[in-house]
Amino acid sequence: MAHSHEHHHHALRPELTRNQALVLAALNEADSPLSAYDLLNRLKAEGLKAPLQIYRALDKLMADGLAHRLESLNAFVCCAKQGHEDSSGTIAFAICTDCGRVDEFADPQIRSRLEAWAESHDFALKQATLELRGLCARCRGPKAPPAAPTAP
Amino acid sequence: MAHSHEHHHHALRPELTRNQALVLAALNEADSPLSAYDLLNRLKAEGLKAPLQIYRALDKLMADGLAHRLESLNAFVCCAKQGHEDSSGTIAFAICTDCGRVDEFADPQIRSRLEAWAESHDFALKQATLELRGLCARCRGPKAPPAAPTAP
DNA sequence: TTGCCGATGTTATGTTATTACGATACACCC
DNA sequence: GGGTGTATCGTAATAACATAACATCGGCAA
Repeated sequence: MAHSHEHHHHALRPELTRNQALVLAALNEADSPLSAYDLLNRLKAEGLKAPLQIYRALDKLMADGLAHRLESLNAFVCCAKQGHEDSSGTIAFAICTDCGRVDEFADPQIRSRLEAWAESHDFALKQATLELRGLCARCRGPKAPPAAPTAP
Repeated sequence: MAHSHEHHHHALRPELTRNQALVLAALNEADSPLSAYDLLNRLKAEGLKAPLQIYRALDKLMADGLAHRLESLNAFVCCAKQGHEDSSGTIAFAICTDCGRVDEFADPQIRSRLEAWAESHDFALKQATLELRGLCARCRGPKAPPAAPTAP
């Protein structure tokens, strides 16, 4: 490290290790989900060599709520609400099948419907995966993109 | 083929081929999801040898709504409502992390909330993956199984 | 110092999914 | 019959995703 004014105040931030910080930075820079091997390729230059290094870092980031796994893609994104800390709820992802971008959101009503189903079926709900596929506003065509009509 | 009275009436049933029928039967017999390679192992005896034979059959079964893929498990189940044909809606799966059994359901309200989100974000929703993890009624312990109170 | 513990690095292996290519079977038309 | 198109099938090879096993390093408390 060239200089030493590392962030060592407010221990709320879980103090990432180098590998974890590298992986998080790579996810932040990407504008669509990256697979573990995508990450590995991007971080070869930083000295990472083996899949496990990536998976271990991802495990930690996910445990801390800083990244999410998209099951339907076998890929990972950084959390949209980094630091918001209310990652307690059920999160949903809208994945554009054209450009690959992902929009993260939480809908309390959906959450409560899921809980209601669980309750009524005596199912002890621990976790939910909600992933939508479709075309995002930018890719769905010349519908009415806020400020760029295609042609008169 | 030993005999020739093949089923060739009512084309509503998509007329499964041998491989497809074998895979579907294996899924029906299992009481939890099977991976493609699980299926392959179970069907070795029937002469199936390569992953592709399984994946091709699964693709057809899924296209016909006779099977589903569980993304969070990389595994497959047969559709609970075979023949019901109204597989148009969004389906959710509750997966027991203990026994592996899966309960399939559709909740119109969840569906409409998802559609509402999509509408308001100009997202052209094509498909949704909803998978819940938790403990099923049988596995969550001696809570209050329908007809066996624990003790007064 | 010693012992423990968590993070790391490395190799090997396991699991899931696809690509590529050729053969076979059947319907349709000439 | 001979040709063409389409769908399925069989096989081998390989790509993509993920984990196991084990040795090592560095901090830190007893």
